[in-house]
Amino acid sequence: MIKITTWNINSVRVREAHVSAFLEREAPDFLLLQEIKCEAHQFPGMDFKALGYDAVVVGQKSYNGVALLHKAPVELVHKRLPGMTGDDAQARYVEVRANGMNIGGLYLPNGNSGGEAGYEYKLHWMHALRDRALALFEDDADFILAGDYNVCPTDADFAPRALPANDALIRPETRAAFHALVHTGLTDALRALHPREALYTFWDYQAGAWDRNSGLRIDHALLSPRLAERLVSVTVHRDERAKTQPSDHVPVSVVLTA
DNA sequence: ATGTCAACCGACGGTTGA
Repeated sequence: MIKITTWNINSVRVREAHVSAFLEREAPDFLLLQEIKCEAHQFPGMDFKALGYDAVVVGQKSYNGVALLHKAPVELVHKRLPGMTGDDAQARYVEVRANGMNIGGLYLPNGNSGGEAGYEYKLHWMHALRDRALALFEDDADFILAGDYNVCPTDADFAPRALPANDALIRPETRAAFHALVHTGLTDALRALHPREALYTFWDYQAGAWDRNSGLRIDHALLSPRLAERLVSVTVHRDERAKTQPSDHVPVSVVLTA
C-alpha cells in the first residue's frame, strides 16, 4: 500500500509538533504540506528527519510555501507550476517522481484578495494546472495532484451559509475551471468512495465555524485513471481540528494498492 | 462582515491574507 496525505498546515513552524505526531501515528509514505509560511532555511527539517522523512521545500517569506515529505528517495520534477512564467514568485507547487508515479502538491490561489487581478491570477493558475495534467497524460504518466485547491466543487461541499454567493471558492468560473481539470480524465478520490457524505476539510477560525460544523471541502486529491483503479481508501483526519492550536485545515489521506 | 490566527514591519500595534 502507498499512503499519500495532503495537509494545509498554516505555518509549519507553529505546528511542527502536530506534524511530527501525525507522521509517527499515520506514517504516510508522502506528506504534502501547504502554507508552510516560511523560507526553506526556516523549515524544521531536522525534526522530520528524526522520524525518517526528508523534505523537498518550496518556500517564500511570510506567505504560501509548499513542501513534500518522503521516506524513500524521490526525483524532483518541478518547483514551479509549468506555464506560470517567471513573474510568478509565489511558492505554490512541487512535483516529484516516486513509486512509478508523479506526485504533485499544490496550493491553489484563494482568489478573494487583490480584486479582479487576484481572481484572474487564480483562474490563470487553474488553467496552467489543467495544462500540466494534459502534459502528464501526453507522457502516459500515472499521477496524483493533491493539495489545497481553494474550490468547493459543488454545493454539497460547503455548509449552508458558510460562504457568500460570490466567493471565489464557489464562483461559476472557478467551478468550470475545476471541472475542466477533472474532465481531462481525473478522479476526485474522496467522491469516488464517498459520493454523498458531507465531509469537510476546513473550518474557519472565525464565528465558531468548527463548533457549528460550518466547514468547507477544499482539500482534494485527483487521480489519473490507473491510480483511480488502485484506490483503496480516503480518510479525512477530522480529529486534528479539535486539537489545541490546530490548523484551520485537516489532513486528507489517500491509500493506493502498491 | 465576523465569536480568529499567523507573519511582517518597526517598535506593541496595525496591516495583510486567509
